[in-house]
Amino acid sequence: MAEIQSLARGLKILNLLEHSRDGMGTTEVATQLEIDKSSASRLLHTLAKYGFVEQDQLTARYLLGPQLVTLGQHLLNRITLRDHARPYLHELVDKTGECAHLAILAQRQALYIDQVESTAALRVESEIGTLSPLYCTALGKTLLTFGDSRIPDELTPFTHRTVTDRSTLEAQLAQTSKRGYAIDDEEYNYGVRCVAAPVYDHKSALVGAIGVSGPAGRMTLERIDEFGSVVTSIAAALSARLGYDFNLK
Amino acid sequence: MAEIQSLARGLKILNLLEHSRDGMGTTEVATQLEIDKSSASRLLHTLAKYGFVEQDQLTARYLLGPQLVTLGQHLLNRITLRDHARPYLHELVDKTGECAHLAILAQRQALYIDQVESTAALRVESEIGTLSPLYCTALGKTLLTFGDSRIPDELTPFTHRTVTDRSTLEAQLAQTSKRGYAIDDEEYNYGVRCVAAPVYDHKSALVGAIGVSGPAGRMTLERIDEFGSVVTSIAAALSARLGYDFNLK
DNA sequence: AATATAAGTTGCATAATATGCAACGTGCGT
DNA sequence: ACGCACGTTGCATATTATGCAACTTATATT
Repeated sequence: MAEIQSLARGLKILNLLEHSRDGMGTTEVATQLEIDKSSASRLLHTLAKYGFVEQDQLTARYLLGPQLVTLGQHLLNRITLRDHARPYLHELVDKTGECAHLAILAQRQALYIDQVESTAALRVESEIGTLSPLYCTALGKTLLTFGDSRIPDELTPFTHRTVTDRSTLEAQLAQTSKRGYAIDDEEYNYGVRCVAAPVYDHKSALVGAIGVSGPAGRMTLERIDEFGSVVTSIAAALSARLGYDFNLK
Repeated sequence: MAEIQSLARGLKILNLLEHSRDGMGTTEVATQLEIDKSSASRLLHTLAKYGFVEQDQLTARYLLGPQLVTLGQHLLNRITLRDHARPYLHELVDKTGECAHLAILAQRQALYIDQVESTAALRVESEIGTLSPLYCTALGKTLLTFGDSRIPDELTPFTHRTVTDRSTLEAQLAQTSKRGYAIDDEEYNYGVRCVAAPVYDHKSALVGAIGVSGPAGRMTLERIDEFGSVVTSIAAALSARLGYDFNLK
């Protein structure tokens, strides 16, 4: 179906603003989207009118607006999986000493919806709200193996360890399926290894994945396997905890 | 400036979906916005294409999408005030035993950007991301008195205690200004009283407000005044803490 | 201070685009 | 099996968004 141009342009502006450090001006937006200044101006005004974009009082540059916080938070509150998973994430941190994450499938990507940080000095920064690829992260591979199962067409490399060969990846997923947990061996970020396992509801339908990640220095290959069983058992416990009236949405 | 219709319609759909419990169908959206089914269908498809809306696999109804979490969270992370304020919110909870909140001005409303819950049994639920009116909440009155200062045209009552008379409100704000903290005496929610005080940056410009709220049963009028000085002093401590290179955005 | 330069907004004619209508397809409930 | 409601698609129309150009405002340069 053909997309509605002006709406699409408005949404593209929001995505643009996400990646700008201190907001953008009308002309800048117009250049990036390859549209006229006047169009950009009018789109921005409409976005501002509804609170999706806000103009900095001083610089007059446009920033993301409060309405996005409102809607985003609202959506997060709906996802009750988060509440259920919280104590299990803490348990993961306690047992491994590394950061624990919770992700769900969204847009054929892994959406990080919660995180519990380790107290260790070296740790990953806040990832909540981030979308990550399915084929090169532990949480993603978990969702791919036990959920979506459709391998993306493009396997873009992020590090030299990223698996870009389809059959190699398929073999990895088969192994993941057999073993019950997925591994990311510096395939997405240099120096970061991750382990993740699937979370199911009462109907054995996949609802998400939990896992831990940490610096390769601490996450040695022996410890990874050890962590694998920890993550798997905690994921199983969480799955069991998810009552029969649990609903993801 | 005239708003761009199709973009505005798309944004209105997002706002609609926020208030629906289990998503909405194409026809329902069309009815609410008083547009044709076909238009609604096409708008929804465009929103879905960019991840702002998601279709439930089972019911085929549209829900808010992950992109909103991404953008909303991204924006929250930018607001460094939150990080600075956290410990002070905890201190507030410790000293009062009630829930503590942090809000900033956005769209001429109070945007709740953080919260620390009390351990008491009775407590308000998560408000983060919520927009509240300025004229009938303690945080709002604080922002109104020390920040925006423009009283809204419409003073809609929420309870029988809501101040709907302009001059009465002006008198309250004058009192707030003199005393240094604002009070909400069941003016927004029945049975809930709040106290709040302003937070400034190094240039003495208002950046936000912090406060506590609790059930009227515990928040007696004597305690309110006692809490007033607690909140004011903690707000002052936070203001002092905000380094000179602090920036809200 | 005066001018030059860039950014942003508005008017307007054009054409592209979104719109509503109607018809079609699909799934659900009776 | 039938009817009904919901969702999607084709199409003609005209509304709506668009780009251009002119104008205004703010900023930097000499």
